[in-house]
Amino acid sequence: MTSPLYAQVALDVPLFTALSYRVPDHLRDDIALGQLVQVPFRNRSKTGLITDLTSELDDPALAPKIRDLYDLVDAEPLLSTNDLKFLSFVADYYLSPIGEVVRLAIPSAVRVEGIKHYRRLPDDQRPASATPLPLDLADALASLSSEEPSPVASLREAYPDLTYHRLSELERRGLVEVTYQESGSLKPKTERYFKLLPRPRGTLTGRLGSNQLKILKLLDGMPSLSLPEIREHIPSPYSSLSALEDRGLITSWEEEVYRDPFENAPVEAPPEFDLTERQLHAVNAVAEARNAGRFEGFVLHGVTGSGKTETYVRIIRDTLAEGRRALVLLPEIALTPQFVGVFRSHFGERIAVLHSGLTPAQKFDQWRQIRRDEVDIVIGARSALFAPINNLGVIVVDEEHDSSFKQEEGTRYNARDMALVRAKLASAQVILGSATPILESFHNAQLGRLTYLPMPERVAARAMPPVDIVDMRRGPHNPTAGPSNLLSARLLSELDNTLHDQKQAILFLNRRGFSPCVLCESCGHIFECPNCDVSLTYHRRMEALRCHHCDFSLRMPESCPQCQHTGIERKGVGTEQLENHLHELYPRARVARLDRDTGAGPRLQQLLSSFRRREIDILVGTQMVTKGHDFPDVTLVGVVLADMSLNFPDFRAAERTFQLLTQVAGRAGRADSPGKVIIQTYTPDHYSLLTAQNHDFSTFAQHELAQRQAMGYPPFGHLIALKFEGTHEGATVQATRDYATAARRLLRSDRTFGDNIAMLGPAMAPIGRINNRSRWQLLLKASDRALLRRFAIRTLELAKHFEAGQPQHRNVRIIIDVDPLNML
DNA sequence: AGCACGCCGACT
DNA sequence: GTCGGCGTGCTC
Repeated sequence: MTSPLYAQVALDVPLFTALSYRVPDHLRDDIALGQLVQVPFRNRSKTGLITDLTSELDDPALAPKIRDLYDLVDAEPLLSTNDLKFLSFVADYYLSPIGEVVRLAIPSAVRVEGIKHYRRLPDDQRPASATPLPLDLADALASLSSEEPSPVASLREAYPDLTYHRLSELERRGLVEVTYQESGSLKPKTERYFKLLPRPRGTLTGRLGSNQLKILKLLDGMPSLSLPEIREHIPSPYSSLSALEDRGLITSWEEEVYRDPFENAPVEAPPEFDLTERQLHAVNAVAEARNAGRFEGFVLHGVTGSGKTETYVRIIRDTLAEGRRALVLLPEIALTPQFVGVFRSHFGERIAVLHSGLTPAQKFDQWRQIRRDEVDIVIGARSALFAPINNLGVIVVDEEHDSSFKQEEGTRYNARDMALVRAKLASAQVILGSATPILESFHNAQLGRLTYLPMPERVAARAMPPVDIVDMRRGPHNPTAGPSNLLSARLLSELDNTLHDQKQAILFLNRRGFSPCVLCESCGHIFECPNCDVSLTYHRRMEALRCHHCDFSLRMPESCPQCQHTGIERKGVGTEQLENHLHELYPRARVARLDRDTGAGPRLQQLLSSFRRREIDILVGTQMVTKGHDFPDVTLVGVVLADMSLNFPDFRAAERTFQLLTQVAGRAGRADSPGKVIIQTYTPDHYSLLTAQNHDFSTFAQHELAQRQAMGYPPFGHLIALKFEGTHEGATVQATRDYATAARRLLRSDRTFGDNIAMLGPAMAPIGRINNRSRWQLLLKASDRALLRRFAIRTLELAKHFEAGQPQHRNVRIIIDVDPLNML
């Protein structure tokens, strides 16, 4: 009699703990940490991840509840122990249920949900029972087929009085056989392959049909061909194929094929390049850490055009040469076929790609290739951080400042931060690349926690573009300035020159739509979203008013709903209006717009490549234009209104503005033509503008860091935002207040907390209501991360207590946002 | 998250 | 009298 073995299984349910299951004897030898298993859960089966194996239960009282786990999903573990540690770290760090984190590591296509089925065992297979079965259960049992398993739910329909728990009595007594029938999960795709069998030459051929001969010819000299490949030549080869197989001339088999997201993307020859001094220095610094087998984080601070991608390529090549694998994380928008193409040209087939544009089947197949070690490089958006990569040697986080690395729902992780954690556990290196490193990176580099690798020059000695700041406070500069004094004389004359020289221009305006605000000129009524506390934006193309925070949209009204007056005024300018205005100013120029309304996916790619092919002269757009790739013929970049991001109610406003301006300015003059940047602003003296003008990151960083230090904001202090959301304003406010009261009491009673933690709020969120949910928040701030975390946990426990007895807190959700990025 | 159990209003 | 509303609590 061996001692029992228990598995801790993390399931895709919002539970903070993993659940215990008994490991059946026949699985004992095969089971391992990090393995995917199928387990019974309520009246279904679920896929979970083994986080621990123990011979004892931590709570013996649970023993009667414990069920046997059902089966292994795969012989091989999904995750290494390091990666398991990584997942629990993420769950701990973000105060998030382990199941929710595990879900990030197991794509939905791999999770299998099974519905429980019963089949009545024939009399001779049933154990003799001591006690007679209750009548209703006996009835239910009799209704079951002994041939076909039936879903338990159908039993419950037929016998409504039998609860699930009572029905399981049939299992306990061994009267039924239990199976779980999977529903609608993705399956690997297989294809039939054919090849020639060796045979004596010249025999039998005379009696073959013409299709059969064609097939033999096709297969001749080929290792094998798939059915679709044969069908390209012979539309209907089925009977011929089976005839050939019957005669023993060919053979066939089923083989798994991957649904390839690169389909039709040509692989070009790798561009040859020699590394600059700076690039080589970076490559060598990383090599040193790799050779020593130690974790190290690097800040690759390279101005736009300094050749960061080539540096990544070289570092990854060296890493692969050591037999280790690479992960490249990119902002979602940067995952273009072009970027992936660069990697494909250098590294060939052994690359997997993970991003939101893939179909579930493609994701599933990419994921399978990764976990079977069939690829060496994974390129993906933030969720690729959790890809099951074995023997990970390096993680590249490109454009590390990009806010899309932060997930804003569920487990609110930041892939940039967690890349450092995963790499540390794997003794791998991390490259944080950006032209505008975040201040956390820069500060940590100064402290020596990260290694700073500056690349301040563009390759081929190209100059950084000169930046002009135009003070818009001085009124209209010329009569064609357009609506709201939109374009200055300076910017217009540069546009003229650019068009005259047959070069391209990018105009950046961080606001989409035609007009962000619409009001009645008679009574002043402002059109607001009925579901959110924001004004509606007028979109001319759709002749509609739309909310940018929910999906509300309204046909543009003829008259004011309040006073019936027909004069409706549109205030402010968005990209749509700017595009319009440019069409009027330059009727012969080709003007296009790039923002979220332009569309995503293929349409976006189309627009970008048509701009690259110079089929567009002026590209108007929001943030999205700051992230594209090289556009060699762009010589002018205009920032139409630099103040927009500056006026955000957020301590990171200056940093964001600096990043935005630097990034968009970097679009100018990337090839041989020199570029020029014009920034229009109403705050021309702001340090984030002046430093961006001089491409002077370090002055900006020093200035900004001093301010952060004075306020105790990151990177000097750490934040946890507690966001309260509820359908009733009153209940939401009350919940926030009561929480704050409890937290204050704890701060007063425990000096360790009180002396080191600051609480800001309660305050209404900058957008007080979205989708009819009121939003309030509290901000916890401390320089000691661990202390802050402990405090948050303690107060959340308090919150649970007061919530239990307080009906006024109903329907209020508390969202914990560790290291919040977005305060809206 | 689901999903079952439980305790109060409009119907055969 | 019951069907069903969703409020509450549990999942090994």
